[in-house]
Amino acid sequence: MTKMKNNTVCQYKLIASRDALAVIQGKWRIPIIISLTYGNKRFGDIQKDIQDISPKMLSQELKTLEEYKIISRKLYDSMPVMVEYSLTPLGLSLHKLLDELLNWGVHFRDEMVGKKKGGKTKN
Amino acid sequence: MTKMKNNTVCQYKLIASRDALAVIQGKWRIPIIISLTYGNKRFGDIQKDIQDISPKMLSQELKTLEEYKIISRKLYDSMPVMVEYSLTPLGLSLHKLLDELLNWGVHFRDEMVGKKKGGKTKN
DNA sequence: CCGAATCCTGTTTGATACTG
DNA sequence: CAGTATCAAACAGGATTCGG
Repeated sequence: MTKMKNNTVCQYKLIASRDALAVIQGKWRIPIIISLTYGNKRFGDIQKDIQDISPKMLSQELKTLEEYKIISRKLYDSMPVMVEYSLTPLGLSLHKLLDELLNWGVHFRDEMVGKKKGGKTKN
Repeated sequence: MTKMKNNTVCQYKLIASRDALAVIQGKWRIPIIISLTYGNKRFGDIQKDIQDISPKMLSQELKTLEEYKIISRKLYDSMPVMVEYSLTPLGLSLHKLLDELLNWGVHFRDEMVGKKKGGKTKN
């Protein structure tokens, strides 16, 4: 990549970022993945972590993440039924990215508190 | 943080991730920031990098990113008018996060090409 | 307990044309 | 060149109800 022109590199990166964004985009996917980094969990457990998610969204996003091979779903045929979700190796490979995201989130908040003015509060 | 319980840490991380996501969420913000890492650019230059963005979305997202202090806007009062966008220090501080995002995007694509099956193509 | 199915709403995004 | 304005489409998200 060292010999490529800036514009070519930029295009390459734009594509890579889109691939990544397609997977983790949305309000709930990152939170769900974070919740699952603390061990395998059941539907209700995740709901407890992310209190403002509706069952519909949780169900829907779990399904999508499963299609992307980020998480896996294990059904125990007990009574009542029990389902356990966990991160796949691909899901685990997000860990460094998540770390940076969290670091930056904290950094951003510090900056905003320091300056206090302007910026979007967005709820 | 070493002494905190898993659940507390999880909640803490969920909040940090939301702070970060509020800023970089959306289809266009990351691409715009990536485009600007290759030097200060004008409106039309960014449009050339991101070919499928509409002027409306570009304008709107630039405005939002400016409010978040991620980028800054400089108006040169020439004829015709010229505007230059650049990353602020806060915007530059996203660089490690972006790197990880790109790395993961490439990794993800490799995985998907290897397996080939399932997964969402999404378009 | 763990969801699926349905219906409904508001926000996001987009296409296109237009302006200083 | 650097955007606005307008209108339409798409999608995310919520409320509620139902089933194994």
